[in-house]
Amino acid sequence: MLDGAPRRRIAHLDMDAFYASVELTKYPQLRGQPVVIGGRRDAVPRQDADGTWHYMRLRDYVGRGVITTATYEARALGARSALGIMKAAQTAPDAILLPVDFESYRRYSRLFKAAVANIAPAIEDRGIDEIYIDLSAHEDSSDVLGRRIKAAVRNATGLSCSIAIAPNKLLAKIGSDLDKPDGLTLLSMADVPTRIWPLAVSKINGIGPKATTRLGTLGIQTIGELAEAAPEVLQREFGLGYARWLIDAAHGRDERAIDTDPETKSVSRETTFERDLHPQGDRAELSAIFDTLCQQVAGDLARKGLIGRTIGIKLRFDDFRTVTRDHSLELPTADPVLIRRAAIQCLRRIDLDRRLRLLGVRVANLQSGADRPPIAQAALPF
DNA sequence: TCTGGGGTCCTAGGACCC
DNA sequence: TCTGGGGTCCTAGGACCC
Repeated sequence: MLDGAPRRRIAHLDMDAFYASVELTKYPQLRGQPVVIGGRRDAVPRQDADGTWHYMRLRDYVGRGVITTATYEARALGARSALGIMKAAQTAPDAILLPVDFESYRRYSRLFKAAVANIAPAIEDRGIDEIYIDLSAHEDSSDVLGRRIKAAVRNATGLSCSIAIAPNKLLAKIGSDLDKPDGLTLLSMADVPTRIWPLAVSKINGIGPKATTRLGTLGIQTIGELAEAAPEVLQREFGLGYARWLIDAAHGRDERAIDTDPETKSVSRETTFERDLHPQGDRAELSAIFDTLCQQVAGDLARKGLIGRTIGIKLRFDDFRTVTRDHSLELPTADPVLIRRAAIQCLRRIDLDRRLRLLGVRVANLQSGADRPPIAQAALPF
């Protein structure tokens, strides 16, 4: 190809305040109000005989739980994702609290993805509320395609989304956040200095809180400052590989392809207890939770047609220290009894000297259940 | 009464094999 | 007996993302 690689057009589509927006389709009377999604499952609104709705307010909530999503009205009051609900109640006591309803979100997720796939089938799933779309093979202008996709999503779900179309995933991801909600942003490499460089480094997908702090100590706050940083300084701080990636990202360079069919690497279940549990004093309760987690993971594997060889557990102590142990079996399994047996072996290798707040069970090293040789054959001694 | 649940990827050391 | 690398697998922890 004399012209080199064909120019790519990658879209990133992000549903606007997804969980909250789905909840508002269930409770349209709450439109325009500060609404927060999260917490335990028991905050379900109830309706009086005379038709009046009653909702839980943030100030009424007691116990553990964080905000998963909030409407833009609630965000304006300081209710942001991952914030503890009782903490958020200090600045937004009257905001309405709704419990998460994943079944509904999954249904809407399937609807919007199917609507996009009708127009552009090369989709990479990035979770329940966002996707990348490869538009390189399409003829229409990015503006026309973007509008068409947004209209299709609205038609199928009644919900709005924000889209950016750019030469690669990195820029598309940054771009979809530039004009939220209901945005359509078009970016080219020529836009990088004007539209990307003024942004904080944390806007780059892959630069989290730790890296942001470390860059800050080097005097680097914006993506533009990162682009101008001395490579030796970055390499000394972060190592060669990460430094190279940082520099490429700051210049908007990213060659990653759309992955339309990523394989599952691990399946896990975990739960944070309502109160911290004592390894001995609450033994029966812990044991029951442990069994349930093993059964849930086994059920998830069976549903996905997967079996796995490496069984792992995760514990979090009351001081938030987290430890993991894992153990690889001879043969992959999805059997809850075998998973539990291996998980118990892992558990025995941990000093249980504090109260626990979380327990988790994980299966990795996965393969398709159909690939497994018949038991009798696998058990042969030669 | 801080801090959910489901994931992916990377690093690093040790075992083990050639 | 000392001294090698290279490759792969296993395990533990941590950063990061939605």
